[in-house]
Amino acid sequence: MPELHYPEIRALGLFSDMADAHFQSLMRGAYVQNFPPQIELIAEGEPSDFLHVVLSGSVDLFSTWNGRDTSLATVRPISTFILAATIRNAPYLMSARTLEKSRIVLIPSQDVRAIFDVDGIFARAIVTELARCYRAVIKSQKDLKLRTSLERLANYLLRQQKRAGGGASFELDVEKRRLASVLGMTPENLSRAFKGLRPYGVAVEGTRISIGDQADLERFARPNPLIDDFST
Amino acid sequence: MPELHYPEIRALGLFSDMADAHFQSLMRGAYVQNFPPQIELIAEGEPSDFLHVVLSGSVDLFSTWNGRDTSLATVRPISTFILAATIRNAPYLMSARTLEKSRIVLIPSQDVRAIFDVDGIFARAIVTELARCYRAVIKSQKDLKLRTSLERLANYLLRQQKRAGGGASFELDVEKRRLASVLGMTPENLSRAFKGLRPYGVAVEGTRISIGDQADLERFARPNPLIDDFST
DNA sequence: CGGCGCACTTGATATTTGTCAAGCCAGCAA
DNA sequence: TTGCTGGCTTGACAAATATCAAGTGCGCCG
Repeated sequence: MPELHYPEIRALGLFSDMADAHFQSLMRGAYVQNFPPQIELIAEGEPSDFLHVVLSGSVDLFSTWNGRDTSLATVRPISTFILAATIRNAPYLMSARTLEKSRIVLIPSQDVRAIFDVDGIFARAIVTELARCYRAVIKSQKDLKLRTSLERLANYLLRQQKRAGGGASFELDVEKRRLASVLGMTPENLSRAFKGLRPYGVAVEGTRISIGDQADLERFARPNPLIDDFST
Repeated sequence: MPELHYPEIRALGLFSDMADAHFQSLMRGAYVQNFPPQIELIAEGEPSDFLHVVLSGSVDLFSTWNGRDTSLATVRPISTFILAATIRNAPYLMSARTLEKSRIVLIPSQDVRAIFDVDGIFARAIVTELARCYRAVIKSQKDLKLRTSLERLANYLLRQQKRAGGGASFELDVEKRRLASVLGMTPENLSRAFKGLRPYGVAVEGTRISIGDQADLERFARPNPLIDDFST
């Protein structure tokens, strides 16, 4: 892999503190690849041969069963995915596909496990990352089980607004049909849910969302850090 | 804490390989407590002061939002809960209450973090445990998003049957209303779902379930290791 | 410029799920 | 025994959600 990318990978919390020799050794076996949009990177059920790091672009994690499918998460730069499968040397639970042109680092899983076994600092960094991911899924589980689809959408918009800088107007950065899947509903229902939020001051124009009355929307959505704050 | 309990705790994967001095040091600060049924052990949002280990009995992990509540998991001996919150030194995401008379070990979170920082073997054991938990939640997420309530119940019964030894007839070991909550439905709907499985040979008598035609039920449920096998 | 193609929207309808109220039944205490 | 309690079930109804079938609007390409 070109050393050019070392610094940005090294900057990830997962790799930032480990011994340099170990980092170099991981990188030696890794390689970078550019993928066009809509390429399936991994399929659920396959053995976890590589830990993936998204350098640019974005990746959809999804799953399929009995003819249905659902989006579980979106991975954005710079972060890793399928860490848990790599560590447990177990099959992938989710499939992954690029949403746009993406540059992705592939690190052989056996290298990751080997370094994990000898580098306590790396092991601890993995713990921190896994704990973060675990808590994120629990939050998402609570979102799904405790809220109606309208409430999920309202809270999603508030989160996205925050991510986009907090202004009254912002862009959705996912396709609506994917958003519907992430929120656990059909595209048709997402359309209706947007209309359902109109009484709370939400206006939609294509991918642009405007929140007319912040307080009103929040009164309806009741955002909660134990569900919506993905930083803890 | 009475040394009496040391061996059973030590036998947990989480603690089995760590340095003895570190284990002793963890145990010195820990204590065992007996709780009656229906006692709330922790409340979501509280700081994570203790890592909990269930020695006997069982514990319900649940969450509340806006007047609704849902069961997320049941913890059975011998295992730990809220490991992720302890590691991240973050607030609990779930509340916990005893379902029956239970004996529980409380290990101060700061001790766990301190040992975690100096014992690489312990850190690696935590990684393995967290990765397992993480994958379990992902599976549960897929179950919720990809299956109808009838399919969820059918697959739950097949899993429970396996846990109970695999016989055609077995006991439910949770209250039906809790089961309903775990499966993401109302108790009324669970009743109807049981009736809905009658055509596939499922008979219910109180807490006893009989599966008349294994193949028939499996043909309907379509169990999948990437959702239903909690061992990987 | 015209006409696809594709995502999204809309309306009508069916299905699923939740809610409310009542009844059933086993377990238990007086 | 009697009467109560609490969990479970049932039925009638309401609400939420999915499905199916058009329709709309926009970008893209010939």
